[in-house]
Amino acid sequence: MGRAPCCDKASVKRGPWSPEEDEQLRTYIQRHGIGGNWIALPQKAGLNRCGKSCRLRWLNYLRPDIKHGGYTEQEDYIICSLYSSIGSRWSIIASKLPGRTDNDVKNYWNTKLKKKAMAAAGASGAFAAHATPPALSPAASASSSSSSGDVRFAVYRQPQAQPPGLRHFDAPPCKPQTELAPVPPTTVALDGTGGVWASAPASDAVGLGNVFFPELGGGNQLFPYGDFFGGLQDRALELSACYFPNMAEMWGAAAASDHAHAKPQSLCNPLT
DNA sequence: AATTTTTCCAACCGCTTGTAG
DNA sequence: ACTACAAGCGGTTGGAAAAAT
Repeated sequence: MGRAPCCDKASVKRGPWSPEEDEQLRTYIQRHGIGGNWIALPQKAGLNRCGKSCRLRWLNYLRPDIKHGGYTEQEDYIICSLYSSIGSRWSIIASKLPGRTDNDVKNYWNTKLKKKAMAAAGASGAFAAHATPPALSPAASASSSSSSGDVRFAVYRQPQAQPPGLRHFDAPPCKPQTELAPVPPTTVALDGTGGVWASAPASDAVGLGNVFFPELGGGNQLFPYGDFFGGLQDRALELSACYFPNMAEMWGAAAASDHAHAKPQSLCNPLT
């Protein structure tokens, strides 16, 4: 027996939302808030929709602070970097990008950014190194195509043994994340050969390091792309453990496991 | 201009996680 | 400790729009 559905699918409306429904939901939430119960909300708001559907519509589309499209190179880089570190944990990645939702980031990655990254890899091999830090994870990739014709594939990273010296990491309280500044006129070095990720003067640029790894340099220091997976790799792992506290334990568990190549639960994106 | 193919993204599905009783 | 329920999350899908033929 499966679990009971959250609502009677036969009696609620499904599919695309009409402008009237959007307005109804927006107005209700602005007046009364969510009220801590999405299941009860549609009835209160006079909507013939599943609560889950209302929640999704609000979170992914109607919220006032949502940004749609127009991804900057800076955001591209953040998505690529985090994807390479933590895989398809879209909610975490989206949480580092103000105004972006997990669904939006996921769609953007699957439809555009992945191709862009792979194209860069084709030209220089850079993304392969980027997506799969060499000393961390030998990579294999697979591809498939959907019924609608999209090429949909995932990179699967096999974890290696936990790096020496990283037995356990008690994460210090994470510092508040720096709000992304307006996009500087930057170019991104995707050649993976030690270039910096932003070419604008340091005084104008917001380095990735400032957003995610302020400990590396602080101030306006630009993020050293090459060093990320080179000399600073161990440090990056520790920092990952700070920003993603379960990571060190997950790697540790994988290393300790009899299944040396087992996928740490909830870490890597699945192939399916 | 008509048809086919590809791209994009909103929405759905179902599993996992958190929590109240 | 256990159960039930709601929310959160990530993978997948359907179909509209755009591009190619």
